Amino acid sequence: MEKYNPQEIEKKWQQVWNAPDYYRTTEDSSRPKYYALEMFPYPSGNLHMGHVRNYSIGDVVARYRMMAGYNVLHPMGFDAFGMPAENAAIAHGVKPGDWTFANIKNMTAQQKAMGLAYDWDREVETCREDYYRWTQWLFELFYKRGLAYKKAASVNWCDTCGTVLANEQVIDGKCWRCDSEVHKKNLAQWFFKITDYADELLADLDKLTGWPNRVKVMQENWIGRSEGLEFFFEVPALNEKISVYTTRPDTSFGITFLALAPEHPLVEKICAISPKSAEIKKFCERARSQSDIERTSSESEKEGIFTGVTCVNPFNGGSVQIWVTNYVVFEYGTGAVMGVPTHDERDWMFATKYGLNKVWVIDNPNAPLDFAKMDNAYVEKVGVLINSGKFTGMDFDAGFKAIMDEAEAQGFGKRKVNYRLRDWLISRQRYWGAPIPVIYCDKCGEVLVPEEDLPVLLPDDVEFKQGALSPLSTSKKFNECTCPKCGGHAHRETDTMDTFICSSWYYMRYTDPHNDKMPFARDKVNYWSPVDQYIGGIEHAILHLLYSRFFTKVLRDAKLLDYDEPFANLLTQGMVIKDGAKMSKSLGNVVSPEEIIGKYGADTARLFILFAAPVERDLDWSDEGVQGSYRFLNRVWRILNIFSDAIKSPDAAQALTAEEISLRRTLHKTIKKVTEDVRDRFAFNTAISALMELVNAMHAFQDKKINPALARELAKDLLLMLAPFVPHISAELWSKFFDGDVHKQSWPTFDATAIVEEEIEIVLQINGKVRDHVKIPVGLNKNDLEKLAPTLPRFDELTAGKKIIKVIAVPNKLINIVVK
RNA sequence: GCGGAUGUGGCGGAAUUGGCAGACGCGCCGGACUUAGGAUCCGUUGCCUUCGGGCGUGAGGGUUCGACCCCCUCCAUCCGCACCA
Repeated sequence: MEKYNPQEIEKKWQQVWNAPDYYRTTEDSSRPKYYALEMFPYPSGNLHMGHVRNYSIGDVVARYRMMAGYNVLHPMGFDAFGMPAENAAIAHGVKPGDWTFANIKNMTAQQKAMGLAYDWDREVETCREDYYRWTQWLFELFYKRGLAYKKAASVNWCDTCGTVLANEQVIDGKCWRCDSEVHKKNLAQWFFKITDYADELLADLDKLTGWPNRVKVMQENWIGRSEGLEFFFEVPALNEKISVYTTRPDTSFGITFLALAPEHPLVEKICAISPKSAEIKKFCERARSQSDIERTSSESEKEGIFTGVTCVNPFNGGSVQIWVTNYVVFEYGTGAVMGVPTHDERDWMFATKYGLNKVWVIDNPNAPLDFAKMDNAYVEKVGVLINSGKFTGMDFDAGFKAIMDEAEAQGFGKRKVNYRLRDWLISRQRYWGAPIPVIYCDKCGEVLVPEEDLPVLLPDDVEFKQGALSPLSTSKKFNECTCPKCGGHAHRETDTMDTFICSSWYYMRYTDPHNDKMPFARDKVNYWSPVDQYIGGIEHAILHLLYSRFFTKVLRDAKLLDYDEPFANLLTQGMVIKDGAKMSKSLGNVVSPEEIIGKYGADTARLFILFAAPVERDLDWSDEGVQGSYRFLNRVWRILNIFSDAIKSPDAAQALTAEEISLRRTLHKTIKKVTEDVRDRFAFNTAISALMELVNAMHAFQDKKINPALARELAKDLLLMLAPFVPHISAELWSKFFDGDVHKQSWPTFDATAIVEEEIEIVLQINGKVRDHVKIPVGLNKNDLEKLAPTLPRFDELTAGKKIIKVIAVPNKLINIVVK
């Protein structure tokens, strides 16, 4: 018997699969479609185990669906713009494009060495002209729809990366990529108006029944919708109005101060008339110099300064002090907040620190509050309004509504919905991205580059120095241009787009990757979409997955496609960890996929990674475990070789022995389980364990003669079930015994009659404790079982001297006798 | 603080609808084959035991004939958001 030699057979089959048409997919209305997609990688240079896990999962899904009769789209590509390429240019003087394409070449070779079933003809690389041309085209579409705008704003700036960042890319006040502190800068930047879609992005989360709840909750929190009242206070000294937003209008009679963000425009006006202006300015400067972390952490000290100016509470005419504070966020709501110390935790702390008034306006009738002894705010939305003029006596709900009605009737306020979500800052002061296709004309101002002039190509005469300006601004030939409108002197926008824009529509491009008239044809994107199964890491729960949902809705409104959500089902795989920590170079616990594949083969690597943990959980890397998977493949190889003669010999139409019937039952039970595990649950770990049990059962026949028909059936179905998991060994063994290509066969179906057992072992319990196992005919009903109970061998012994209270029978499971 | 998850042998994990806890794999131990074994095959392996059985799924309570599973109260770990008014 020849040895299992993965290196040899994997190379052989990969060559077969590499044929141009092997995995080519086209639209086909005769079969149901299935779009299986793994998040495309950044071409960092090498695959890591996270990639291997991602693609192994996706490949099982895709290959299973192919065998199950679906027309499967399973593409791969590269998220190829981004900083590392540019950093390589700065550090080593290589061109970002050269660096990127060399990495893509290397990683593609590694992906092919995994034996993945991709239609490589559809490969997408976001840094190629034929792709970013359409990224720019889409930017212009957004612009024309009023969803792209340039605005001066206080934005997040990372010194290390030399660029601005979107809110979603700031994690704990730090850059998502390089972990260095982010600070605020005032810059004119391009934004996408994602807030226009906030309501729909939130509401449609309900449609995403195939998404993990965790991800939906994260997006819900990120969007952060709240309902309340926006109303204004008169500021007599300035003859001005100042608006606040509140979610607790019911507490409006308890307002004792008003807090402004240091950035609020009213602060400057106050300084113009206030004798304390020097002090106020100093305070604002100090607050603004604090980092985002210091300013926005709930543990930070709340500080403020009284401006000396007051305003009027429109509900009761009361005079309210205006303070400037460090804890009010300028970008949210109106940048000004009403202060109700008695019914808000923060306001309580602030008022206590500065000795401000506290007026109780809500009491809890079920457990009346002892106001004199209260040492914190009462924030429950339960109770009755007090000290609230004509609203006194109303309960929370009634008061909440009545006070908003009053504000609207009197014309000083309006019901308002607010979101935590901010517009998406998309410009980057970097080179290796899609240039923003805008021209600034001295006469005409901001002008889009005409569609026929796209793409705006990246120039190569640039200097890769970091600073507040994009490297594009160092290119003469890029910068200077003529206005497409008036032909006069103009210059180009030198910022590029956030790479998350490129990745917000790549899955649409896969459906029509060679289209040179449009980003994609409507009928093609509609045929394949939505993605039936999207697979990737949880780290994109907000960023990529929210942006992509936004893009889909905009393109739907622009009539480019006809569905609401891009990803019907989402699978968030766990991380690959080793020795209790994520694999990382600094910890030295990295296991290289290349090494594992070189040593054991891709099939072993795939098998281990699918077997070692459920897909959603973190996976503990174990070198011994890998050997176990290798051992299993050897066992498969061996047993089929042992069965070889039987498989190849003609059927003798012999009846099966009892043992063979039982083995055949195991086979069909396994088909049932593996099918359900793979199709319904992504429970690859248990599917594989069932296959191991089947192979173990086959090994019991290694020294016996086996019925040829059964041997053939076992070999066939086992290889068919193994094919999605370990494609190479399955193809090799199939070719030894059977005609055709295992990967072009149909998924096996189980024979229901083969599964039926005549006898079944049930449990005899006394008071819920297992006392005996008995074999009985299958299919006895409750009544039969209850009658059977007293006749069981150990019944008398187990119930001796006890009183039988009742007998509980569960067909095919157990009999429980309750005694006293 | 708010929100979401997770907690089962020495380890990774299984138990899909409230019905035999620990499938499968790793490791350990024993046996076979062998000049040899770090190959392979077969077997044992939750803990305690007076061998009848007792205990056991983070802790404590509850519902039930019966709970890893449902309910309540905690604890621990991980993740997300975090002064959003």
